[in-house]
Amino acid sequence: MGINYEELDEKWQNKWNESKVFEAEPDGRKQILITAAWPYPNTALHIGHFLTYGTTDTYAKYMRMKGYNVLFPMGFHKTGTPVLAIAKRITAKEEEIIDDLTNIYHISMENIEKMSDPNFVAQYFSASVEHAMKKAGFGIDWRRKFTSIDPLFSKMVEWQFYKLKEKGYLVKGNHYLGWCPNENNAVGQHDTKHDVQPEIERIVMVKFRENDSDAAFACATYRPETLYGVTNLFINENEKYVLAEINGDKLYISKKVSELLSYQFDIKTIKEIEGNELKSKMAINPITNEVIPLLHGFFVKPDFGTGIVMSVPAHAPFDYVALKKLEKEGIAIPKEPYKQVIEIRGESDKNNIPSLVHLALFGWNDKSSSDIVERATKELYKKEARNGYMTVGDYAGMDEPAARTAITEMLKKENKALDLYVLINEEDVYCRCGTRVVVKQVNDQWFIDYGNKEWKEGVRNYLDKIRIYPEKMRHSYKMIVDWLDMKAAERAQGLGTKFPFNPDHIIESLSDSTIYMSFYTFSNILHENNIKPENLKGEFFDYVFNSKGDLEGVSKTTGIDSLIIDKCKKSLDYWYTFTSRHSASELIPSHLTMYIFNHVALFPEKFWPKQIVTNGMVIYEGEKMSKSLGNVVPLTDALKKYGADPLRMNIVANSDLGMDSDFREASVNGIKSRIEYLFAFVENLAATRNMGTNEGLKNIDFWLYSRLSKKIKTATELFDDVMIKSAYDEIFYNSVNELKRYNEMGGSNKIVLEEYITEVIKMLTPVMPHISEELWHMLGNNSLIVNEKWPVANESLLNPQLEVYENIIDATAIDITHTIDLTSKMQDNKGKKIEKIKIIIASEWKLDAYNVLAETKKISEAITRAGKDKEKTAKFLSQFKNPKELVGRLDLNMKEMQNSFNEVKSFFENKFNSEIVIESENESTSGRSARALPQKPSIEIIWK
RNA sequence: GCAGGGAUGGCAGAGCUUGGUCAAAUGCGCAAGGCUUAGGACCUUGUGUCUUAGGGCUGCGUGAGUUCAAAUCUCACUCCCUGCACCA
Repeated sequence: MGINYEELDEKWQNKWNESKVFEAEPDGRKQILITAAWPYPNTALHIGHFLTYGTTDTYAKYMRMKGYNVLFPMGFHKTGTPVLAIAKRITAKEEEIIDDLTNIYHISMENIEKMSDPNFVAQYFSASVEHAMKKAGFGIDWRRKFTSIDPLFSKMVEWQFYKLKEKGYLVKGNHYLGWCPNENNAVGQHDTKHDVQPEIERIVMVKFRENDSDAAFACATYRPETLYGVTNLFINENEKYVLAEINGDKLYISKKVSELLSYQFDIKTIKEIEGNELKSKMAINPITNEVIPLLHGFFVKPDFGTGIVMSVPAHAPFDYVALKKLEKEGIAIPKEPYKQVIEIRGESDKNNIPSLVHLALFGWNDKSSSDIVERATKELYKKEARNGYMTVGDYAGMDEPAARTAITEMLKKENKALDLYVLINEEDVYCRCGTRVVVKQVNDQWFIDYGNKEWKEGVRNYLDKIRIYPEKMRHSYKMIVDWLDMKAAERAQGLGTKFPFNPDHIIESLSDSTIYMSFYTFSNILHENNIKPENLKGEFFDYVFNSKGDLEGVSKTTGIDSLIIDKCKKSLDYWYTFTSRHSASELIPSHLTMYIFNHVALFPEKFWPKQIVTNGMVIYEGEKMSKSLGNVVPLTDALKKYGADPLRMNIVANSDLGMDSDFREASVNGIKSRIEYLFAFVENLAATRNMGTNEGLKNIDFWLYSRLSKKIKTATELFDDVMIKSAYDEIFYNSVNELKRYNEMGGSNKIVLEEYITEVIKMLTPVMPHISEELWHMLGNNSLIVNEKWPVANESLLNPQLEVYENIIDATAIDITHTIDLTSKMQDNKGKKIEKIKIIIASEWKLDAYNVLAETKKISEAITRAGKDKEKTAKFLSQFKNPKELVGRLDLNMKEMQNSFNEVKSFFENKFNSEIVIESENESTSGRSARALPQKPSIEIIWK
């Protein structure tokens, strides 16, 4: 049987649309506002995006059925450079992007050409995303849609920044970033060749005075604590150096560096000097005041740091190797022994310096490549950082990392060192234009100060009150709240809201999206009433968010009708007191934590986040999705190919929160076959529905009821914790299995079946809304199932006792299968057929003794209560060496046990194609009867 | 480097909070049989190892420890993944 999913999807999507079920307005019900991170329209959606949005929608549909008035809105994030970047790359006719758009997303050449206009890019893809979301069956209230560059929304962002400044959370500071000297632009990851992120690190530039002048040699170092062990400086004799004035100091640096550093310091070159000439000079160690020589270091790079390196042969393998090399060339080098200043706990080779010890570790000799030296260096640095402590100087005894910080601070305080920012990427970083990227210092930048102590404290305290799913992520939030610090808030290029205190810049794109969810609660009201941006003055937001001022006054200042303002405020009050925020977990370190911070800063506590749900990412057939692997599947293609519901099931219900969802095409088939089973089942049930039997309920019926109640209970608990996969294992997979088992075991009560399937279909609705609607209507209902109530478990139908018997029957069936298998191989049974199978149920006294044991966990008690059968009871019970292993009460009852087995007798006869005899141990003549255990009947296979 | 998370059977992934019911759920893969015009669809059974009656042995990164008992608790080690700021 084939199901036309595409037709089915469209049919029900139209119905929902017509009846506006997902357009939410405040009413008397309890409410929830569910938002997902808004998509960035620089590309179409692919199945990787589906997990977040699908999970959000599934949860929204669940909450609807639980009786909540659910608002699930959506907007688009257009801020920043990616949209511009697409337009730029299209304008430059970059083949790669044109190929992607054509081959992956099937976009026509005509439309691609239009994409040289960034507005068209954003407009095209937001329409495409919206279309895909509708095809997926998402219950979104599209009336509230807005984008991050809408003028109305910008007014709110402006208000936000005025408030942040008022509170002192907006501060000025210096900022270091990757910079293209050619284009005069900040360079981020997508502005570089090969998309590398320029990595900037702060290191220390230590000044070594020249012994006979007021100039100094600037040495860049990661390890100022080793200053005590410096024996000389290294320069590169083949390079040009300059003497330059930097921050009022006369410093020697390499010529190449002087160019690079001009973006960080004000540099005036005094004179040029050959590296070779520097070798005649002497320098003074700023800590020990020793006078040391300058020598040629083969490894000194003229374009990193300062082009001058301090030499610590005892602790830096490279320095040691360079000195040995010079020595071989007959050049005078500092005398050994080299001073050791750090010791590693647990390593005490007093006879050798650490750099030599570690070089030896990697088999170094004077013909070795620098690769070996590199490895020795890494190993030594790692050990010293972990277990090293200072052995000399004012900081002796201090752990190395602490000493490093302390010495750096001291040097800076005494004007013997300055901070220096360098790019630490292994390979040089180039801008797309081909120019090498440098570090630029930007002065007087605005930052959001997430390091602010009071603010942080407020967030930290509130964090405990937020419901976080999965709960295990709470720890991450805590760490990130503590770690978050100054965040640059303005940016020179890209789309977005103008920065209020520097209109040449825009507000950085993460920072303009921290409170936008609140805007959904009244964006439709603003649109409907044609409110103009100039009317959305700060007073409006002060009033709506913080109840500041009086309605009439605000209406007068803003020129907005007081009824409208009032409506906005009431809508916010209604929706924003219970919110659920959804995104992928990768946004925890950035967006989600900033989202909490900004709410705490700007709103009264009732509007602060109530719960945050994060999911993993989608992987495809076990592999990460990426363009280079060619496994990026556009969402619209997948929806068409598999149908919305099988896809929802296969991605959304394929993983619980906190782990990745592996999309496998093969599992779609399994899902589809179960869906088809349900269709056939419902069809069949509908056809015979009115022929309900009059027979009484059998054990198997009570079993099905018990399973149903338990299923509802478990699924509800799981769903409340957004454990969608686990919930659907129970609702979908297990239900199909139970129906099959019910049928096999001779269950046939139509009324029971109808009740069961109805509740199951309701529970399927959140993840498979289209299929559920169809099945619901096949069952003769006219309402929309998305409007139905989520089932409530009928606890009185829970029957664990009955399930115990059913489990015993199951286990017995398995044992019989095993036993047949084994006995068929026996010599005596070769060529024979099974005549009959005896199932021998243990004697009543065994059941009694076992029950007592299960209840009391005491063998002695069971023996005492056994009365006249003490002796055989003791013997029987002795096999349960550890009564504690028996969990809970079993209350096995002879009659019920026999009834249960009798009910499935004909099923067993069919299954094993043999006569089945059910007897009790007492009446049995079988030699195996004594083996019968209470929870495990004895089995005898009789071959003939 | 800093921070966080993880290591379970051929693979993916439960279980580990509250140690025993765990040879270890579920799904995939694989094997055999069935169904079928056919099937990559579906159904049944099997899938560490030994075993001619439902049993035993080994086993959950490595090493040690706690315990009558450890995948589960403690410690050390090794390896892996993710994020690190202007990038959405």
